[in-house]
Amino acid sequence: MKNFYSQFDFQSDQLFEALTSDEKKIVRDSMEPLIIKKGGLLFYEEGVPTGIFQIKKGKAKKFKRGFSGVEQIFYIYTTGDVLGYHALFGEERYQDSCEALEDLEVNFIAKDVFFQLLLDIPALQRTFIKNIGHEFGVLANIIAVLAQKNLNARLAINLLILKNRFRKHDKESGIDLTREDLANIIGTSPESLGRSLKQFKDEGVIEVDKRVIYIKNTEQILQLLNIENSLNE
Amino acid sequence: MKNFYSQFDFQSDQLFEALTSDEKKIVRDSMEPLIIKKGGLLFYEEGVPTGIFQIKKGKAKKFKRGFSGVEQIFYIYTTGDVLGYHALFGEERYQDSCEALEDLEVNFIAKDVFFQLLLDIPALQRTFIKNIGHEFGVLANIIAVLAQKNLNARLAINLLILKNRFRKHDKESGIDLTREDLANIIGTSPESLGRSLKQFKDEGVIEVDKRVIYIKNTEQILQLLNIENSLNE
DNA sequence: CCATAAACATAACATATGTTATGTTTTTAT
DNA sequence: ATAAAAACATAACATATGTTATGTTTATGG
Repeated sequence: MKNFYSQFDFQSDQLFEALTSDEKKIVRDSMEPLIIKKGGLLFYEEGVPTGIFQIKKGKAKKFKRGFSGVEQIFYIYTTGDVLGYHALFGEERYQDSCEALEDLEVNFIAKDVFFQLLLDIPALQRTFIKNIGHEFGVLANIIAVLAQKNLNARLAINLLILKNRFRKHDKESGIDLTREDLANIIGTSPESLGRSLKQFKDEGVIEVDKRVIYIKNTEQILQLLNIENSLNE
Repeated sequence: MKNFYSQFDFQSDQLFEALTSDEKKIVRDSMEPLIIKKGGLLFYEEGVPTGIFQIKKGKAKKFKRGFSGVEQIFYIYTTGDVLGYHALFGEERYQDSCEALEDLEVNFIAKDVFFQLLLDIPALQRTFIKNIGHEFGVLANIIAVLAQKNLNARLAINLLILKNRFRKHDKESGIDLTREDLANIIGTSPESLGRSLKQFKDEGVIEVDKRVIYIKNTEQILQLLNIENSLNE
């Protein structure tokens, strides 16, 4: 059984990690810092790809509008994550949009510079393509959760995933998302989400301060999900 | 607005279509025919990749088991479709399983032969990687449908998609899947699926013979979905 | 800091979906 | 061709989720 979290994490913060320190320097020198305001777009569906991004600080949501136009969030990126490379490899337009959830510091690598990087560091292309394959599996797992789990279970799973993802950066991290965004991740309305959150609060599984959600009792969530002990990280 | 069907179709039957007739011959000569019995696996999750397949005749389901072990079908392949290449590009294990839904005639291209093909026909690698990008978008669309649509809408959407996909091959084609498989695609129980099918039957939207579902009134389904006229193919 | 807008919490009610149960039809293997 | 197994149809009931509505809290821009 694979690690629980890795089934739901793109792990795109590892893309440059296997490089030698010389190669890492080449990558760093290819980057230009950018600031993107809360609500700003890193890229958008149907737009022409310009390059790739690495988040230095902040969070961003990746989403797509279904054919009826409603926003479906399928990933939250955070510090260290690299994004925007699918469209470059495919030489096509972006398939989805990415929006800053707070003021964002990012490093940008322009398209041409990125392709030069792939030539300079041969291992890199395979690393990226391999990760796209991994991300494919992550989406399949997300599909399974949405299709098979009820609301409380979807919420529980996503709280675990998000806590784990945010934890690396902010120490005593809670989950700080609008109720609407969280509802658009787990596939429900903000009102139904609120009801589930209240149940979790009443059971002592979570605490909420302002809108920030803190998981108090991971064990209890696992029981809710009937996950034995596959959470070892 | 993109074509409705292309949002949900991998279009992996087009991968060799752009080639010259000489190149197509090279591809054909690389293939070896195989018969796979109903219920047999083309490949399975965690298995080591051996090559790629093109379906000559028959249908196959691609699925993944969520962490609680339940089968989630996220694609039905049919005649002409090429599959099994993700894992080869990523040099990793298969992320999902693929099972024959009926006795299957396939053409197999062994791993080494496939890599030689990529060298002999330089355009091919980009075509495949581009398609992986497209498939990524398809999964995102499937996620949006599962997260946002109620059962009747999910059923309606998937009936349209499946009818369109099967139509190309068998002329007066219906949708011939077990109720369990269909339920595992749209994310419900066979019983609830049965109730929705009965509603559709009572409204005259579909007809059912044995287990085969025939769509009688596409217009009516579109109204159900509030899709204007984005179905132009 | 204040006024306004946005986001949030909660409840009551309506509806959709899950679940359990039973009998029938179809497929499969011998 | 037949018996056994699998798949299917359907209904009744339980539960989960969607929806509408109202008041409160929090964030935002001047």
